Amino acid sequence: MENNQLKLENQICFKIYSAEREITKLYRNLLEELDVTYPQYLVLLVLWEEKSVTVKELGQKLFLDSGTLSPMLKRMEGNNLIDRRRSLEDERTVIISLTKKGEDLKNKAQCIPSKLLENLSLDMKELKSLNQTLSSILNRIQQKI
Amino acid sequence: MENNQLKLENQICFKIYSAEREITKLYRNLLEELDVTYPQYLVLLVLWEEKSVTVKELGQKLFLDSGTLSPMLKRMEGNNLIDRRRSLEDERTVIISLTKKGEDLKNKAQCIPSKLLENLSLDMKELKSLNQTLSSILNRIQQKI
DNA sequence: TAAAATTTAATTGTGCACAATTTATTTTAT
DNA sequence: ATAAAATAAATTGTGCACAATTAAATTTTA
Repeated sequence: MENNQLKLENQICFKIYSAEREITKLYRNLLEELDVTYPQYLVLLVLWEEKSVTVKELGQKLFLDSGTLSPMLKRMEGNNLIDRRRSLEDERTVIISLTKKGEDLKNKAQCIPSKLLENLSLDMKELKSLNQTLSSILNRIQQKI
Repeated sequence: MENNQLKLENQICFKIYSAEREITKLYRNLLEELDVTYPQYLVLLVLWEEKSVTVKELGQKLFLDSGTLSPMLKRMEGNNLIDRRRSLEDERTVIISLTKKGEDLKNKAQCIPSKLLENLSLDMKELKSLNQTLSSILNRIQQKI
């Protein structure tokens, strides 16, 4: 009896795993000029929208915990991209905000989304269906956890 | 002027990045019983198909380099899942094969693919389109590199 | 055939990612 | 008011992931 279920080529999740890493490599090239990693770029995306957020809020938006965020934010602070300060109302929470340098990086980043989509060269139909499918996967999984 | 391109919610790649990690978490639960990580499970999938492969071949199949594979394979050897030996014909190459324990793990793994798909609860149509889109993304990216 | 180039793994160093624990603070329940 | 519970972030420890370098073996080429 064949064992197709356990064949690598039939693993849909292996494709997601591989695609994620290949796409991150594409980002790496584009982000080199900004001198940030892809996860750091995600933090910047949030801050370009929100001005300031707590570590907890960042974690909720990016699905990352403090074990990942704390050292990463420390590195970003070291690179002068963000400021970190304790909230005055609640000394437990840490508020993250952009420095001038982090703020200014937004201009350089404007071209990144379109350049990346160009590299992927998906047509509109594929893009839409991929978007929908991933969203529904994420919704389903997150409900279970 | 709005800046929709840089909004987090519009980042298709963020969804792939998030989905990859959420799916890996689902695997983590299923793989706990086998006492292997997801990347180690991928190595096992290859070996259950092939009996023995070189580190280079593994890297080509999984899109991983020796910097990732060498220490991981050493851990798997330490857990008695695989054997590593230098090829006699070409002393540069290292041949990876399953131990009895690694071989036997295949039985326990039989249920994993179906359990995982159940967790994702995608319908056939979604699964097919996701599969196609990811394959074409992977093809396109890999041609560029 | 000996030197140069190539190939294969391993190593080194950096940066996530996450489970589990710890520390400090705030909230709640007595 | 205070002890217990809950919350937020940091820390610790393990395991990828990858760029860059190194070391050893093989192949190519002059």
